Amino acid sequence: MGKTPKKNAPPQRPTDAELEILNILWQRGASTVREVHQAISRTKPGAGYTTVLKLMQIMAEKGLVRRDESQRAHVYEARLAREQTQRQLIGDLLDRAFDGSATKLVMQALNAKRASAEELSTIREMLDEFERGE
Amino acid sequence: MGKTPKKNAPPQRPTDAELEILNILWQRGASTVREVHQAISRTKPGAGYTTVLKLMQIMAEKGLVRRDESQRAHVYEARLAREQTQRQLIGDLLDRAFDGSATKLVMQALNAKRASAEELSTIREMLDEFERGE
DNA sequence: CTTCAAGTACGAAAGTTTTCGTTGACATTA
DNA sequence: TAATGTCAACGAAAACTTTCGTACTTGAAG
Repeated sequence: MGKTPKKNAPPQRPTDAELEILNILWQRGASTVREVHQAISRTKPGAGYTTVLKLMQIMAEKGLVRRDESQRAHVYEARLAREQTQRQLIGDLLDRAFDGSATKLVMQALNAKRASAEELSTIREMLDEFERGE
Repeated sequence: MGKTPKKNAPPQRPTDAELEILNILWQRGASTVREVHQAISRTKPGAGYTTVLKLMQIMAEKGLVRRDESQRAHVYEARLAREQTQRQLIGDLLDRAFDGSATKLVMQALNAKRASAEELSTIREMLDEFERGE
Protein backbone atom coordinates (compact mmCIF):
# COMPACT_ATOMS: atom_id res chain seq x y z
CA MET A 1 0.00 0.00 0.00
CA GLY A 2 1.34 3.31 -0.94
CA LYS A 3 1.00 6.03 1.54
CA THR A 4 -2.37 7.55 1.73
CA PRO A 5 -2.42 11.00 0.25
CA LYS A 6 -3.54 12.58 3.45
CA LYS A 7 -2.76 12.03 7.06
CA ASN A 8 -5.55 10.37 8.92
CA ALA A 9 -5.86 12.84 11.72
CA PRO A 10 -8.80 12.73 14.09
CA PRO A 11 -11.46 15.15 12.94
CA GLN A 12 -11.05 18.45 14.68
CA ARG A 13 -13.79 20.83 15.57
CA PRO A 14 -13.78 23.61 13.00
CA THR A 15 -13.27 27.12 14.32
CA ASP A 16 -15.82 29.86 13.72
CA ALA A 17 -14.14 31.21 10.61
CA GLU A 18 -13.60 27.73 9.28
CA LEU A 19 -17.23 26.85 9.74
CA GLU A 20 -18.22 29.93 7.83
CA ILE A 21 -16.21 28.68 4.88
CA LEU A 22 -17.52 25.16 5.20
CA ASN A 23 -21.05 26.49 5.06
CA ILE A 24 -20.31 28.03 1.71
CA LEU A 25 -18.67 24.90 0.38
CA TRP A 26 -21.65 22.83 1.42
CA GLN A 27 -23.98 25.27 -0.20
CA ARG A 28 -22.11 25.80 -3.44
CA GLY A 29 -20.26 22.54 -3.74
CA ALA A 30 -16.60 22.47 -4.75
CA SER A 31 -15.38 26.03 -5.22
CA THR A 32 -12.35 28.16 -5.81
CA VAL A 33 -11.04 30.62 -3.27
CA ARG A 34 -12.39 33.48 -5.31
CA GLU A 35 -15.86 32.03 -5.34
CA VAL A 36 -15.82 31.49 -1.62
CA HIS A 37 -14.46 34.97 -1.08
CA GLN A 38 -17.21 36.51 -3.14
CA ALA A 39 -19.86 34.52 -1.31
CA ILE A 40 -18.49 35.64 2.04
CA SER A 41 -18.26 39.22 0.89
CA ARG A 42 -22.00 39.30 0.45
CA THR A 43 -22.56 39.04 4.19
CA LYS A 44 -19.18 40.44 5.22
CA PRO A 45 -18.15 43.25 2.93
CA GLY A 46 -14.78 43.74 4.59
CA ALA A 47 -13.41 40.27 4.05
CA GLY A 48 -9.95 40.13 2.49
CA TYR A 49 -9.10 37.72 -0.28
CA THR A 50 -5.83 36.48 1.17
CA THR A 51 -7.46 35.96 4.52
CA VAL A 52 -9.90 33.53 3.00
CA LEU A 53 -7.14 31.91 0.98
CA LYS A 54 -4.98 31.39 4.04
CA LEU A 55 -7.85 29.93 6.02
CA MET A 56 -8.62 27.50 3.25
CA GLN A 57 -4.99 26.48 3.02
CA ILE A 58 -4.94 25.79 6.72
CA MET A 59 -8.16 23.85 6.44
CA ALA A 60 -6.56 21.72 3.74
CA GLU A 61 -3.63 21.03 6.06
CA LYS A 62 -5.97 20.07 8.85
CA GLY A 63 -7.91 17.85 6.52
CA LEU A 64 -11.16 19.77 6.79
CA VAL A 65 -11.23 20.25 3.03
CA ARG A 66 -9.86 18.46 0.02
CA ARG A 67 -7.99 20.43 -2.62
CA ASP A 68 -7.80 19.78 -6.31
CA GLU A 69 -4.69 21.49 -7.65
CA SER A 70 -5.02 20.35 -11.24
CA GLN A 71 -6.32 23.73 -12.32
CA ARG A 72 -4.54 26.99 -11.81
CA ALA A 73 -7.27 28.12 -9.49
CA HIS A 74 -7.36 25.32 -6.95
CA VAL A 75 -10.74 23.84 -6.20
CA TYR A 76 -11.73 23.12 -2.64
CA GLU A 77 -14.35 20.78 -1.33
CA ALA A 78 -15.53 20.00 2.18
CA ARG A 79 -14.17 16.64 3.20
CA LEU A 80 -17.02 15.72 5.54
CA ALA A 81 -20.68 15.93 4.71
CA ARG A 82 -22.53 18.70 6.38
CA GLU A 83 -24.56 16.27 8.45
CA GLN A 84 -21.44 14.57 9.68
CA THR A 85 -19.94 17.81 10.88
CA GLN A 86 -23.22 18.83 12.43
CA ARG A 87 -23.28 15.59 14.35
CA GLN A 88 -19.76 16.19 15.52
CA LEU A 89 -20.54 19.69 16.71
CA ILE A 90 -23.66 18.55 18.47
CA GLY A 91 -21.85 15.67 20.12
CA ASP A 92 -19.21 18.06 21.28
CA LEU A 93 -21.70 20.50 22.71
CA LEU A 94 -23.56 17.64 24.31
CA ASP A 95 -20.42 16.71 26.21
CA ARG A 96 -19.31 20.20 27.04
CA ALA A 97 -22.58 21.70 28.16
CA PHE A 98 -25.32 19.13 28.49
CA ASP A 99 -23.68 16.40 30.45
CA GLY A 100 -24.39 14.09 27.52
CA SER A 101 -28.15 14.39 27.82
CA ALA A 102 -29.75 14.60 24.39
CA THR A 103 -33.09 15.14 26.06
CA LYS A 104 -32.00 18.35 27.71
CA LEU A 105 -30.42 19.51 24.53
CA VAL A 106 -33.56 19.01 22.53
CA MET A 107 -35.56 20.80 25.16
CA GLN A 108 -33.29 23.85 25.03
CA ALA A 109 -33.26 23.77 21.26
CA LEU A 110 -37.01 24.09 21.23
CA ASN A 111 -36.82 26.93 23.69
CA ALA A 112 -33.96 28.72 21.98
CA LYS A 113 -35.84 28.98 18.76
CA ARG A 114 -39.54 28.92 19.26
CA ALA A 115 -40.27 25.98 17.07
CA SER A 116 -43.33 26.32 14.87
CA ALA A 117 -46.18 23.83 14.90
CA GLU A 118 -44.91 22.57 11.61
CA GLU A 119 -41.45 22.00 12.96
CA LEU A 120 -42.85 20.22 15.95
CA SER A 121 -44.75 17.78 13.83
CA THR A 122 -41.72 17.20 11.63
CA ILE A 123 -39.78 16.37 14.74
CA ARG A 124 -42.50 13.96 15.80
CA GLU A 125 -42.23 12.19 12.51
CA MET A 126 -38.52 11.97 12.95
CA LEU A 127 -38.98 10.37 16.33
CA ASP A 128 -41.27 7.78 14.82
CA GLU A 129 -38.81 6.94 12.11
CA PHE A 130 -36.00 6.85 14.54
CA GLU A 131 -37.80 4.41 16.79
CA ARG A 132 -38.76 2.18 13.94
CA GLY A 133 -35.32 2.32 12.38
CA GLU A 134 -33.70 1.01 15.53
CA MET B 1 -14.68 55.82 41.88
CA GLY B 2 -16.57 52.78 41.27
CA LYS B 3 -14.50 50.73 39.13
CA THR B 4 -16.72 48.15 40.66
CA PRO B 5 -17.95 45.26 38.63
CA LYS B 6 -18.52 45.81 34.98
CA LYS B 7 -20.95 47.26 32.59
CA ASN B 8 -23.95 45.42 31.38
CA ALA B 9 -22.31 43.85 28.43
CA PRO B 10 -24.19 41.55 26.08
CA PRO B 11 -23.77 37.96 27.18
CA GLN B 12 -20.76 36.46 25.48
CA ARG B 13 -20.37 32.87 24.52
CA PRO B 14 -18.18 31.24 27.15
CA THR B 15 -14.95 29.67 25.89
CA ASP B 16 -14.20 25.99 26.41
CA ALA B 17 -12.24 26.50 29.60
CA GLU B 18 -14.83 28.92 30.93
CA LEU B 19 -17.61 26.46 30.29
CA GLU B 20 -15.74 23.83 32.21
CA ILE B 21 -15.69 26.10 35.22
CA LEU B 22 -19.32 27.07 34.80
CA ASN B 23 -20.26 23.41 34.81
CA ILE B 24 -18.69 23.03 38.20
CA LEU B 25 -20.35 26.14 39.57
CA TRP B 26 -23.73 24.92 38.37
CA GLN B 27 -23.12 21.57 39.92
CA ARG B 28 -21.71 22.71 43.24
CA GLY B 29 -23.32 26.09 43.59
CA ALA B 30 -21.30 29.09 44.76
CA SER B 31 -17.71 28.02 45.30
CA THR B 32 -14.23 29.25 46.04
CA VAL B 33 -11.41 28.96 43.57
CA ARG B 34 -9.91 26.15 45.59
CA GLU B 35 -13.10 24.16 45.48
CA VAL B 36 -13.40 24.61 41.75
CA HIS B 37 -9.78 23.72 41.30
CA GLN B 38 -10.17 20.53 43.26
CA ALA B 39 -13.25 19.56 41.32
CA ILE B 40 -11.47 20.14 38.02
CA SER B 41 -8.45 18.21 39.19
CA ARG B 42 -10.55 15.11 39.49
CA THR B 43 -10.99 14.91 35.74
CA LYS B 44 -7.88 16.88 34.83
CA PRO B 45 -5.05 16.01 37.17
CA GLY B 46 -2.65 18.51 35.67
CA ALA B 47 -4.72 21.63 36.23
CA GLY B 48 -2.87 24.48 37.93
CA TYR B 49 -4.43 26.50 40.70
CA THR B 50 -3.48 29.91 39.39
CA THR B 51 -4.76 28.99 35.97
CA VAL B 52 -8.19 28.39 37.40
CA LEU B 53 -7.96 31.53 39.49
CA LYS B 54 -7.05 33.67 36.52
CA LEU B 55 -9.84 32.25 34.45
CA MET B 56 -12.35 32.95 37.15
CA GLN B 57 -11.09 36.50 37.52
CA ILE B 58 -11.52 37.03 33.81
CA MET B 59 -14.97 35.51 33.96
CA ALA B 60 -15.87 37.96 36.69
CA GLU B 61 -14.67 40.84 34.49
CA LYS B 62 -16.71 39.56 31.60
CA GLY B 63 -19.73 39.17 33.81
CA LEU B 64 -20.03 35.42 33.42
CA VAL B 65 -19.80 34.98 37.18
CA ARG B 66 -20.58 37.04 40.21
CA ARG B 67 -17.97 37.36 42.95
CA ASP B 68 -18.49 37.76 46.66
CA GLU B 69 -15.35 39.29 48.13
CA SER B 70 -16.57 39.56 51.70
CA GLN B 71 -14.55 36.53 52.73
CA ARG B 72 -10.87 36.13 52.33
CA ALA B 73 -11.45 33.31 49.90
CA HIS B 74 -13.73 34.93 47.37
CA VAL B 75 -16.86 33.05 46.47
CA TYR B 76 -17.92 32.77 42.86
CA GLU B 77 -21.29 32.00 41.41
CA ALA B 78 -22.51 31.57 37.85
CA ARG B 79 -24.45 34.63 36.82
CA LEU B 80 -26.73 32.89 34.35
CA ALA B 81 -28.69 29.77 35.02
CA ARG B 82 -27.42 26.68 33.32
CA GLU B 83 -30.49 26.48 31.10
CA GLN B 84 -30.06 30.03 29.97
CA THR B 85 -26.49 29.43 28.90
CA GLN B 86 -27.46 26.20 27.23
CA ARG B 87 -30.06 28.04 25.25
CA GLN B 88 -27.52 30.61 24.24
CA LEU B 89 -25.05 27.99 23.09
CA ILE B 90 -27.70 26.13 21.16
CA GLY B 91 -28.93 29.28 19.53
CA ASP B 92 -25.41 30.12 18.54
CA LEU B 93 -24.77 26.71 17.04
CA LEU B 94 -28.12 26.85 15.31
CA ASP B 95 -27.01 30.00 13.53
CA ARG B 96 -23.48 28.95 12.79
CA ALA B 97 -24.06 25.41 11.60
CA PHE B 98 -27.73 24.65 11.10
CA ASP B 99 -28.96 27.59 9.17
CA GLY B 100 -31.38 28.24 11.99
CA SER B 101 -33.25 24.98 11.57
CA ALA B 102 -34.14 23.49 14.94
CA THR B 103 -35.53 20.47 13.18
CA LYS B 104 -32.21 19.56 11.62
CA LEU B 105 -30.48 20.15 14.88
CA VAL B 106 -32.76 17.81 16.75
CA MET B 107 -32.32 15.19 14.09
CA GLN B 108 -28.54 15.32 14.36
CA ALA B 109 -28.75 15.30 18.12
CA LEU B 110 -30.62 12.04 18.02
CA ASN B 111 -28.08 10.64 15.62
CA ALA B 112 -25.05 11.90 17.46
CA LYS B 113 -26.03 10.17 20.61
CA ARG B 114 -28.17 7.13 19.95
CA ALA B 115 -31.07 8.14 22.07
CA SER B 116 -32.58 5.37 24.15
CA ALA B 117 -36.24 4.45 23.99
CA GLU B 118 -36.68 6.14 27.30
CA GLU B 119 -35.14 9.35 26.08
CA LEU B 120 -37.30 9.28 23.01
CA SER B 121 -40.46 9.05 25.01
CA THR B 122 -39.30 11.82 27.31
CA ILE B 123 -38.77 13.96 24.26
CA ARG B 124 -42.25 13.11 23.05
CA GLU B 125 -43.67 14.28 26.32
CA MET B 126 -41.73 17.47 26.02
CA LEU B 127 -43.17 18.08 22.61
CA ASP B 128 -46.65 17.63 23.99
CA GLU B 129 -46.04 20.07 26.77
CA PHE B 130 -44.43 22.48 24.43
CA GLU B 131 -47.37 22.43 22.10
CA ARG B 132 -49.83 22.90 24.89
CA GLY B 133 -47.77 25.63 26.48
CA GLU B 134 -47.86 27.70 23.33
C1' DC C 1 8.87 40.76 -25.33
C1' DT C 2 6.35 43.49 -21.85
C1' DT C 3 2.69 44.34 -19.11
C1' DC C 4 -1.30 43.16 -16.65
C1' DA C 5 -4.54 40.30 -14.16
C1' DA C 6 -5.47 36.41 -11.37
C1' DG C 7 -3.59 33.08 -8.70
C1' DT C 8 -0.80 30.60 -4.75
C1' DA C 9 2.58 30.68 -1.02
C1' DC C 10 4.55 32.48 2.92
C1' DG C 11 5.41 34.89 7.01
C1' DA C 12 4.45 37.92 10.30
C1' DA C 13 1.28 40.91 12.90
C1' DA C 14 -2.81 41.24 15.65
C1' DG C 15 -6.18 39.21 18.43
C1' DT C 16 -7.83 35.85 21.67
C1' DT C 17 -7.50 32.09 25.03
C1' DT C 18 -4.94 29.38 28.29
C1' DT C 19 -1.19 28.54 31.33
C1' DC C 20 1.78 29.65 34.99
C1' DG C 21 5.47 31.97 37.96
C1' DT C 22 6.02 35.46 41.27
C1' DT C 23 4.68 38.78 44.65
C1' DG C 24 2.56 40.54 48.57
C1' DA C 25 -1.40 40.37 51.97
C1' DC C 26 -3.31 38.00 55.61
C1' DA C 27 -3.99 34.09 58.78
C1' DT C 28 -2.65 30.29 61.84
C1' DT C 29 0.18 28.34 65.01
C1' DA C 30 4.41 27.01 67.22
C1' DT D 1 7.37 37.08 66.96
C1' DA D 2 8.68 34.02 63.32
C1' DA D 3 7.59 30.38 60.25
C1' DT D 4 4.30 28.35 57.40
C1' DG D 5 0.28 28.00 54.59
C1' DT D 6 -3.54 30.10 51.88
C1' DC D 7 -5.12 33.40 49.00
C1' DA D 8 -5.77 37.30 45.26
C1' DA D 9 -3.43 40.06 41.93
C1' DC D 10 -0.70 40.71 38.14
C1' DG D 11 2.03 40.13 34.15
C1' DA D 12 3.93 37.66 30.77
C1' DA D 13 4.65 33.49 28.08
C1' DA D 14 2.58 29.97 25.19
C1' DA D 15 -0.77 28.47 22.17
C1' DC D 16 -4.17 29.10 18.96
C1' DT D 17 -6.99 31.89 15.55
C1' DT D 18 -7.58 35.50 12.26
C1' DT D 19 -5.96 39.07 9.23
C1' DC D 20 -3.14 40.89 5.78
C1' DG D 21 1.06 42.57 3.17
C1' DT D 22 4.38 41.01 -0.04
C1' DA D 23 6.65 38.01 -3.25
C1' DC D 24 6.55 34.83 -6.85
C1' DT D 25 4.19 32.29 -10.87
C1' DT D 26 1.58 31.88 -14.90
C1' DG D 27 -1.53 32.87 -18.67
C1' DA D 28 -3.37 36.33 -21.75
C1' DA D 29 -3.25 40.52 -24.11
C1' DG D 30 -1.01 44.18 -26.32
